[in-house]
Amino acid sequence: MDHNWYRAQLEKQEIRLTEGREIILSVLADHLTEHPTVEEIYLKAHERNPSIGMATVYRTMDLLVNRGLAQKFEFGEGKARYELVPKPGEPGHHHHLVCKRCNKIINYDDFPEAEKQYLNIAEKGLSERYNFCIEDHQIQFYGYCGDCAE
Amino acid sequence: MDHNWYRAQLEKQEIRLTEGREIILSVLADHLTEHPTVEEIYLKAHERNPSIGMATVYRTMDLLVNRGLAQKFEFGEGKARYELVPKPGEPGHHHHLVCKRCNKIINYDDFPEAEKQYLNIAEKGLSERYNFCIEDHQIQFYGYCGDCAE
DNA sequence: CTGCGTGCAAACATTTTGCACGATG
DNA sequence: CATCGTGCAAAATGTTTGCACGCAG
Repeated sequence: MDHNWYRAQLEKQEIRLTEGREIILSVLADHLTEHPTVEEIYLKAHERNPSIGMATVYRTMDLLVNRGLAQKFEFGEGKARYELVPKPGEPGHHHHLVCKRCNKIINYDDFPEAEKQYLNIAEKGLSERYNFCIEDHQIQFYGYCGDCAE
Repeated sequence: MDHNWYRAQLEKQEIRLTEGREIILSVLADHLTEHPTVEEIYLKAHERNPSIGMATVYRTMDLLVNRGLAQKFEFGEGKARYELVPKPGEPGHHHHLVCKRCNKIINYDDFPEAEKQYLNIAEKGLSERYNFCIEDHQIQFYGYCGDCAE
């Protein structure tokens, strides 16, 4: 997938567009729904340009998260996973099902209406009640996948 | 709060009730809604009995999570937080609001009906569709608290 | 008395950081 | 050309593990 929208966002925010950032963005865009770890991103990026180091991946992912272009997930494996946020108007929003045994992660976007209904109520209510400016959310279900069921 | 119900669950599962485990359980019970980190649990436990080591806290928390007595959370701070699961029939179920700047964590349990409605639909649908045995879930909203709002 | 749990310290894994150099706008 | 970004290696942080000892059942 092409990552021009994300590049444009960075330019708009006056962030330098270096080769490392471009490559990392395109790696993420090519694996939009695979919530890769830093190491996985690093390996792919390093393949495309071996001069890219691990620290750049960490720094770039922080940047993308802070600028609202990516989301950080920690599913309890002891390492973070990342995903680009969907471009506005594009589908792609989803949540996660996590197997406690094999750590398989399944994306789902079923029940969008029921979900939207709850999230709208909650976001509105919470921001008023707790004086909180909500930017995003995560929903995870934990359990055992078919292969691991007890 | 007293932690007899949790002790009873461990006994029922034939887990040895050692002093360390008792102390850790009671620390958790006394801080039921404060999602302490391992270090915080360790400090309180160590206060009550200085012979308790860090490793015991890690091992005990793993045990409690695996036996379904505690839940593990990772809110993106790079360290895990834990909470005892509410005793059946008791209130206490809640979700979290996380400030991206100061890491303040607010518990909420507003909108229980809307939430229950969505969760029921989702759990049923997901377990059928993905052949997944769901044990628990987490919902988090991320943003900026009143003090940190941009 | 037997096996499980524990403390301790070492090992491990992930993430962060300081610094000198290089690239971007 | 001034600033910001980068690679590298070292450090910091959080978590896991091996081992010998000791307690629970």
